[in-house]
Amino acid sequence: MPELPEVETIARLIAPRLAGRKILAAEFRCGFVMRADPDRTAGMLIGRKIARVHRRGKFIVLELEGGGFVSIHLGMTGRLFTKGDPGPYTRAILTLDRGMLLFDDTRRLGRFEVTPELPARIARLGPEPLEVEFAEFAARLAKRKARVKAVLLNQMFLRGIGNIYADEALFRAGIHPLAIASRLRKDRVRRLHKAVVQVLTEAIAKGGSSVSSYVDADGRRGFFQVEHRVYRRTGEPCVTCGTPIRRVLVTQRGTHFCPRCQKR
DNA sequence: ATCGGTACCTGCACGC
DNA sequence: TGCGTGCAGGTACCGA
Repeated sequence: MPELPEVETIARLIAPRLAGRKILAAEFRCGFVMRADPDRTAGMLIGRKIARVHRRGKFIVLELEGGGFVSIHLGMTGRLFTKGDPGPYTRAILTLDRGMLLFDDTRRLGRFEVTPELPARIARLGPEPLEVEFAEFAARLAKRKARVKAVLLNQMFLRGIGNIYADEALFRAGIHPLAIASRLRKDRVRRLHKAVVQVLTEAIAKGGSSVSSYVDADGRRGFFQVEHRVYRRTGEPCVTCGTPIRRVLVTQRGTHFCPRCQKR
């Protein structure tokens, strides 16, 4: 479900509620979401204090005082709550000295991991899209021979962009999703960089999008969906030129674009 | 090293 | 009503 803006929204909301709290109990209900041994994992958590909470790409990372990390990935359908009751899709429950953390995930594509060090696959992610300088953005893009849509989705290129914001950024930049990344001219690369920053910044300001199931830790919904210009608008008129929005597959992901406004 | 296809999951909307 | 199909914001892994 969530991309950078949604994860950021959730992280900002739960961080002050979790920072400084001590973990009293940990319960896990799904071996797929948490692959390690549940008892051993609980043992790594109980009695520990959460030092701080931050987002890294689409991961939410809880740093434990004295070392250790809880890395949470929401997959497509993961949700975090700081209050409420466990339900049929609850996969992890942390009981704190004040409050709780509840992790729900219907499709079980999410992950809840506890490790002594920050996992390599998180440490290895590409730069944050809102922090990367244009020069680095351009240099990284120039090395990629894949389609630009696929590159935007690659977390080793930039961390945090997903299917919605990739489509929306490409539309705003006027770039065809099937264009080869390394062949984009400099002015178009500049437009793409600007569009990525813009679309993510706007979405964060609005509290993340809401396609179907996104609910933040307070159960509120984001409202960015009303602003989607191409995503899931197949057949509807382009907001700029009226041409019907088209849908194609890029690396098996639905990809929406205006065939007139977005050139290769 | 990089790229594209596939696997991993469940639920929902849709047409028949 | 029930069933089959296609779709869904995720990453990991494999062979080319």
